[in-house]
Amino acid sequence: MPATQSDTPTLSAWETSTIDVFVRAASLIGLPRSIGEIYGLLFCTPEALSFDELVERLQISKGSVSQGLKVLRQLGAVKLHYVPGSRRDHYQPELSMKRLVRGFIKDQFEPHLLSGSQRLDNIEALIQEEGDRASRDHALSRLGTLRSWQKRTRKLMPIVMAVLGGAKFFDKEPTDQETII
Amino acid sequence: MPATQSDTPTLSAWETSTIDVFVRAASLIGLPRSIGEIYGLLFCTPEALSFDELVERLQISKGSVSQGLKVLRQLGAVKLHYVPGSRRDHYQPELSMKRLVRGFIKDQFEPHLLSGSQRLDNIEALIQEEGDRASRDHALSRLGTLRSWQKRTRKLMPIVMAVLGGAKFFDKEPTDQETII
DNA sequence: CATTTTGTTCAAGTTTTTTTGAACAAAGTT
DNA sequence: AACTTTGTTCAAAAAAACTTGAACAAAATG
Repeated sequence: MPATQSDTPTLSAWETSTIDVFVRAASLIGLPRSIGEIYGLLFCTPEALSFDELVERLQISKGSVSQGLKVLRQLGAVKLHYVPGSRRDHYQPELSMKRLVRGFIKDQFEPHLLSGSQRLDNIEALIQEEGDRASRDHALSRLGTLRSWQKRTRKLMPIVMAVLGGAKFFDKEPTDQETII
Repeated sequence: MPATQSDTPTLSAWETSTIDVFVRAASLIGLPRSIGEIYGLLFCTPEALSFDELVERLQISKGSVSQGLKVLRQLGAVKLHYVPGSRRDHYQPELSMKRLVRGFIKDQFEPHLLSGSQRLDNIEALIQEEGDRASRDHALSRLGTLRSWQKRTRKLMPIVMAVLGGAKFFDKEPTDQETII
């Protein structure tokens, strides 16, 4: 069989524009263009799409699609959809804003907050090395500011989730020295 | 006068660590390292700092400091502080989390939301070019999803600001109610 | 078990972003 | 007016992030 030479992958006009919206959104939250494209095309398409269909329709490399889907899976932004009679994985977009936001927060935000806590404890120790009293006092005051910001950020998360649909986030007391990772 | 040859700009240990926290935070919200460094040093220092002091203590170029301060001013993250007897501009950090967040949202977030609205209207028009009924219906349904996401995002902003402003929504138990706001 | 299908990995190439520093402008001094 | 101080601009260099594609692995098929 001669391979079909030039199958225009033709995304329709509205699909192109919609994908563009997701490319921008991705960039806004620090994700690469290819991830916006992949999620965008899944978002536009009624049926679940396979790996190959993403490569072909978006005209991007297998490597990009593979890595992009990996991140999207990790974020919970795409779901595997079993298609009978096909060995390929098929993907569908997560359409719940709440779940999308939760995935993003848990994956990209929470880790920074947690590691942040340890860093601040560390800084507190370093401040003790400061020579004079006035310096230490000022430094401790700023550290207090930092801790209050962190606390308020933590407080915000559950409220955000609640507004988006009603879920809880940081139920526990997070400030422990021996907190695991 | 012979110029002092090698004045170690020596940031103290706690300053270095604190600046590191801001460099990470900057990167998290998509701002370059140098901006994190500048804000971080201002945050650490009791007195207002001049342009030159930032260049010298951080050991980064004048260009970076100039551009960094420009962005920070635009975000409302630093304030000019008049120092009598000096021609130089002196800078102090904005320490109110609420104002910092508001500056960021207004400058980096809202514009995208607004241009987003126009884009969605545009997409609606493009959808009319779709050939068959079923395609149009599906596309319109997805457009509806997009609009609902946008609406909820808008709704969220004032709530975030209210929480950061000190308004106490739920002081004790976090988020269990169905009656938010 | 050899082959094909499906998808991942990663080094190298490409693109984008950030930083630098020299030239320039604006305003203050002498 | 000439000179100094202060800070901005922008083209080029450097660094970082992203994408590609070929080699590879894993599993299904014949």
